[in-house]
Formats: sequence, structure tokens, C-alpha cells
Amino acid sequence: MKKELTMDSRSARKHEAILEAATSVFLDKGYSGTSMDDIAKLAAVSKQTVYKHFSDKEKLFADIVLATTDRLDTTIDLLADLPTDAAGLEENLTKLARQFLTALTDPRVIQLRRLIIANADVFPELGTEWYQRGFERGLATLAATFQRLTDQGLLRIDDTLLAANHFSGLLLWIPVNKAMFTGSTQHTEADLDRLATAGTRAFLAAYR
Amino acid sequence: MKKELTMDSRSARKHEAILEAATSVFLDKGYSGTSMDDIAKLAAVSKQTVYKHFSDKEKLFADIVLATTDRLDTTIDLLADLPTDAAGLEENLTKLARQFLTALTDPRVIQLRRLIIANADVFPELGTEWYQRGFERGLATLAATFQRLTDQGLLRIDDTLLAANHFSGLLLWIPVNKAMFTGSTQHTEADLDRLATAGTRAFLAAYR
DNA sequence: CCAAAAGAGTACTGGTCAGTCCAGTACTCT
DNA sequence: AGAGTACTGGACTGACCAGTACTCTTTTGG
Repeated sequence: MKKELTMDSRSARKHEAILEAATSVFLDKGYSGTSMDDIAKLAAVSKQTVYKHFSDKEKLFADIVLATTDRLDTTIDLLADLPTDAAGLEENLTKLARQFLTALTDPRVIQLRRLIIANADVFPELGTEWYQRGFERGLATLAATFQRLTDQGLLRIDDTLLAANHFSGLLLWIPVNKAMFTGSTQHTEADLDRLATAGTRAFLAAYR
Repeated sequence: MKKELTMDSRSARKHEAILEAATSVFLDKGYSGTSMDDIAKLAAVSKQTVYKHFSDKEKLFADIVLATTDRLDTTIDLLADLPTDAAGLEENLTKLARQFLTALTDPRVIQLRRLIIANADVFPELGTEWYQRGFERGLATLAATFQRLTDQGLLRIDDTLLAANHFSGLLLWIPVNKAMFTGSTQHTEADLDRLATAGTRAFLAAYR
């Protein structure tokens, strides 16, 4: 009875618990600051079980990073739908900017960035993978949106990918750097509002 | 005879050698990837001597980071002198942008950024210090330059600090992120040229 | 020239941690 | 019910490493 559900049962549950615990501890204490015993303990699982599911620490780390990378779609989708009515262009773009900012200044996202950057020497493939599947993919989506706006005559852009980069840079350079260096993921709503409107205004001044 | 020079002699020479070796190894292998024995060996010094000059590993790390932070002045000074003749504004600004890009995509600088970000959890003061003395100071200098240009009617900016942030974001968001994640400090001259001209053009479109 | 300080070299302590081993227990599927 | 598989818990190995101890040599500065 219910074969799939029973297959899911213990083994898969443990697997999930380990992944979740590992993600949490790695994000919190970094790769080398995390011991396999920490993970086992938080997952409420014996160390043996951890090693049964993940051959070693590196593999576990890679898996949790790629797993979170997979979950980026919702954030990226956000960049795809922008109402294309001429009237409220600035307003719509500001709103998009605002959501973009919220998504990328989320503490978990910032922590993940730090984690990947910190270990990009040891795991170069991970950094590259994340850069391509997270970063470049998001930019490409944004560029496509800009292309639509350009086709409709709402913007004047020849290199939409470059424009997407500029849009991100205008918005994110400040808050992301601050978060990276000071660890303060403290951005008030008002801060983000200000960044979104100012960035969008500069962008439109340049590209409309 | 020559008291200062003799003072400089052995002790100071060793001190310098240790700092230099530590900088090199830390940049290369990260904080926890570096052992005190590594440093002693590279500095051609006994481990005892390392501990005579620096009380412990954390202190040594903090010292080398702050030392490199001190050496930022030349890079920052670069942002202060911009010819203010109306004629070649775009050209001059592009040239500034180009130098800015070269300075900040330098492999050593990128490695330092990584090192600080990676350890911002463990050494929050270091990250904050670097952010303030490197980052914010540079932006303030650039803002002052923009103020001069605005006073002369060459630019139209009300919030010069914001404009400085936008200028940096337009230029640096792409290459710095790429370098952070992929580890590839491979930026061809042509790439940098392209980034500088495109960024400057967008900036002037928004702020002139 | 001589005492004090600095350094070399090497061995040692104490602690952490990835990964393994093993003996016994719980679960799952037929 | 019963065989096979997964999980537990704890002990263990081997490696690494920060920081110390100790003895012997070199440098320094008066």
C-alpha cells in the first residue's frame, strides 16, 4: 500500500532532516566552522546516518548549496513579469526594483552569498554554478523584460543585457556590499524604498 | 651609531618578513586554511619568533588586514583628481572609471575582499573597519569630486553621495561579482574598456 | 667585551575533527 | 513472521594545529 509514501518514510525523512540541519549550520557557522557532529546533532541523527546519505563533508556542502540554488526560480520569475502599460512605467519599475531589493537583501540570501564567496577557492565549481544559474540567469530574464519594453517603445536600449547589469548595479551595489562586510543585514523598509526609487530614477534617466 | 637604523635591524626585519608572509598565505589559503607553521616557514623564521611579534593568530590576521587597508590611499586619491574642463568631461570621466576598474579588479584586492567577507562573521570589526576606511571613504572622495563638477555646472546632481554610489555600482557590480564567485580574475583590457565606457555613458545620461 | 634580548630548532600538550568500526536496536517490505 | 536494511551510540584512529617549553646560537647595545 502507498509504495511511494512508504518509500518516503524513514530514509527520506532523515535525508531531508540532514539537509535542513546542514543548511542551517553551514549558513550560520561557515564550512570549516561546522563539524559533522554538529550537523548530526541538530538533525537528531547519528553520524553514521549522515555518512550513509552523503559520502563526505564536501559532498554534503555541495548538495546543500546546489539545493538552495534550485530554489531561486521564484526570485527570478519576479523579474519576468512587469506590466507594460506606458502610463505607470516608472511606478511599475520602482515596484519591481523594490521586490528585487527585498529578495536580495534577505538575510538567508546574503548568508548564502557569503558562504559561496568564502569557499570559492576550495569549491570553484560551486561558485561558478551559482553565478551562472542564479546570477546570469536572473540578468538574462531581466534583459528579456527590458527587450519587451524596448520593443514597445517604452525604453531605448540597444544592449539589454548591459542595461540589466546596470539596473542591478544601481540598486544592489550599496546594500549588498554593506551586508557583505558589516554583517548587518539591517535594512529598514525606508532604506530599501529610497534605494529603489533613486536607482530606478537614475536608470530611467539613462535608458528612457 | 645610527640608532634608528640599528633598531630597524633584526627585529624589525623579521617583523616585516612575518607580515609579508602572513599576508601572502592568508590571501592565498584563507584564515583557517593557514597554519602558523606555514607562515613561519614562508617567512624563514621560527614559530617562536612569530609568537614573539604577534600574540596569536587572530591578532596577526587583524594586523595584516588593517595594514593593507592603510595602503588604500593611493587608490582613493585617484578618485579626487579629475580635470574639470568642460570639453573633455566624458573622456576624463571614462578615464577615471577605467582606472577605478583596474584598481578594484586587481587580483590582490579581490582576494582581500574575499578574505574579509569570508571572515566577517568571526571578525566583525575588521569588516566594518574596512568598509568604512576603504569603501565609504572612497565614496565620499568621489562624491566631493562630483560636487565640484556640479558647482561648475558640468553635472546636475543633488545627492552627490548617492551619485557616487551609482557610479560605482554601474561600473563594478558586474566584474566584482564575477570575480567573487568564479574566482576568475581574468578581465581582459578590452572588457574593462567596455565596462568603463558603457558605465560612464549611462552615468552621464542620468546625471548630466 | 659582556649581559640581555631575540632567534632557531625541535619536541611536546591539549584539543578538534573527519571518517571508520562495531554491536545492538528499529523499521520496512513481502 | 522474518530477512534485509537503516539507524543508534559510542568508541576509536589518524591527522592537523594553536600555542608552549626548552636548549642552544646569534645579535644587539652599552
